[in-house]
Amino acid sequence: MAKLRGFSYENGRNVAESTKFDDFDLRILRLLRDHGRMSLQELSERIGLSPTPVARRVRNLEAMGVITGYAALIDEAALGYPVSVFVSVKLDRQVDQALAQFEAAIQTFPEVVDCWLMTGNRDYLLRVVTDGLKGFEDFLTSRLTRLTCVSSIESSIPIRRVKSGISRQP
Amino acid sequence: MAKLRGFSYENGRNVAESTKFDDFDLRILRLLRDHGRMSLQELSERIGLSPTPVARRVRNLEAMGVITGYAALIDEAALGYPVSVFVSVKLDRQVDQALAQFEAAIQTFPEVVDCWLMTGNRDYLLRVVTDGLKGFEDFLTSRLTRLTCVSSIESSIPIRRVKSGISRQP
DNA sequence: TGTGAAAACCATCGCCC
DNA sequence: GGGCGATGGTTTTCACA
Repeated sequence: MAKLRGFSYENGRNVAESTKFDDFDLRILRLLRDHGRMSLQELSERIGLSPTPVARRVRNLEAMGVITGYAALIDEAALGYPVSVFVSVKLDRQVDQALAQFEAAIQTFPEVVDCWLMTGNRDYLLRVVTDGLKGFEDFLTSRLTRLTCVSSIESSIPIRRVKSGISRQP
Repeated sequence: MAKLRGFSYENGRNVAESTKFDDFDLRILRLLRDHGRMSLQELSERIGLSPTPVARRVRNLEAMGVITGYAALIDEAALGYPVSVFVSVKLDRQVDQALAQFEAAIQTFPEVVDCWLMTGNRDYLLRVVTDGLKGFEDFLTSRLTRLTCVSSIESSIPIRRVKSGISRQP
């Protein structure tokens, strides 16, 4: 059984959840995942534990990096950004500096909400959020295509979000 | 200037943010977006307003549906789910019931964290989170391919998440 | 690890500007 | 709309089992 970064693997599966987290932890995570502002007292009532151990467990989960933060969920459409576009970006075949340059630029673009480096040849998948197709066009012309490392761009427009999760349910 | 659902449009842009939300609202949203558990008192200190109007504004933003909820951000890898896969699913050319059936099934699959209906022919984009490639294979064989409405599947494996946003910054 | 109580902190309300 | 103060609920931090 190989050990890696404190997690144990078995049959290619990460079994951290069975060794590291008990039922109370999982129930805390499930509740906080859906109700991030739930008080420790309400948590303790729902899982049948007194507030003190609940507070300890939450602090531990935060310290272990399982809970990385808390966020208010914001309706982008209600805010004035109703259009999401998925953009596939392929970079020029250059040195790895192109990746660093591209990624640094992405971090500064408020329109880019999510970005993944994909397997394949310097392929990125982006979710770009704007106030309309005109705004998206502006993003393409004034932001993305100005990056010299960008070789090709392909856009896919979604109709509707069917399921919107923050993370997999614990 | 056309009116639609309480928002005003100008030059194809939604200008709700300039008419509906002032600077205080935006600063509240920015803070809560990054620190979902921040107390109203701390919010009020940071934006230079007393706690009462801050509480009112937050309640209004919630009632208007701009803030749709709060969530703890959970590190999927630390929890035991280190593998994300993007899956493109094409449905059989059938009646619209196929879409409803597919979407209902998706909601029940814990592995599917995110799902979008794309423009094109019954195309869905999914992000599937599992404990490894074996777990992903299990998801394909025991979940996705068992849905009779699924016509074709294409998987893309990301290497790394470059930017992970919950929503566009207000 | 879990419990209970005390002190510090916070949210909320009525009222006034 | 914003600000002030009082009230009741929440969190934290103890000592202790």
